[in-house]
Amino acid sequence: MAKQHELREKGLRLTPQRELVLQAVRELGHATPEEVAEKVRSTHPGINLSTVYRNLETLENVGLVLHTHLGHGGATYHAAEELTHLHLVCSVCGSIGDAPIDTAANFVNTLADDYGFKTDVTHFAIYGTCQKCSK
Amino acid sequence: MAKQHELREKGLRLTPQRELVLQAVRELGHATPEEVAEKVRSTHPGINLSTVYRNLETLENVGLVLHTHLGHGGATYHAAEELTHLHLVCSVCGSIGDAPIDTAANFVNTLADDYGFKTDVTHFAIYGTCQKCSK
DNA sequence: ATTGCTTTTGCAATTTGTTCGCAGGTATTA
DNA sequence: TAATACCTGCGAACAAATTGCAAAAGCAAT
Repeated sequence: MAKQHELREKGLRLTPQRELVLQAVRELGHATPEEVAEKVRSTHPGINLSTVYRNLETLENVGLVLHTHLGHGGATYHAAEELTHLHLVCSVCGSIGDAPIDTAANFVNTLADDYGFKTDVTHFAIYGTCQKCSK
Repeated sequence: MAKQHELREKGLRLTPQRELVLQAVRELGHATPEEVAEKVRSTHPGINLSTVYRNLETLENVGLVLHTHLGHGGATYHAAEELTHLHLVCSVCGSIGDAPIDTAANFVNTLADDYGFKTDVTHFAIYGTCQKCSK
């Protein structure tokens, strides 16, 4: 059996737009739909914003990308395999820092043990003030 | 010296709309701007949605109310004195549970010690699956 | 009370972010 | 290569939040 493309393995059609959206998400790290569209358009100007939205949704449904809320407004998208860190969003300068997911391990365990709540710790931002801004 | 109204103490003018917005936030616990407007309109139909938005912003600037992000879309507002708990938002049923703020104390300390990041733990929701939905 | 200055409000229009309907185009399977 | 889903582009529709402006109202000093 021939090697399947990752999109086809998930039961999706292999369209240029879809591959470009996935590639853009992977290259950008964190990105809003708007940013993804802009990235894709830098090489393929014709792509429509709705197509980006639809593909992000589709790719999320099959588990290749995920979204996170970093505060106001829109979600930001990540490649699923890269979402291995917390987001430390600074309320002053808006910077987005990273911390290993293990930093929250005890917190997550406590919520599970005490409240039966299974925390998806990557889905929300950690809000606060970064080192630079708290001086 | 006569007792000042709490709004005047903050240097704000005392308008009926402003008092009503603050009162609504206090009575509702968590509320979106839309919900605040609805509450206020139940007794004072004329109030405009922009007025609610502007007053929420003003009241937040002087520290009487705060907002929290519970996921998609809009912020939800709280009276400043009531924001003493974490919000456990269930991704399945949408319910909003509470947990004492101390639950996150170790987590917050770790972020401060290791990253110099001062976490505002009430500003973001804790996303996951509640006990009921994870069965 | 009245005056005058400043803030606040209501309203309508605008901006921004996201979704939808539909007609034409394209990937896939047989 | 023909049939048939599925996908895309496009514009319209939507929703949420913001803004400009003129009228109204709060406040301090007369």
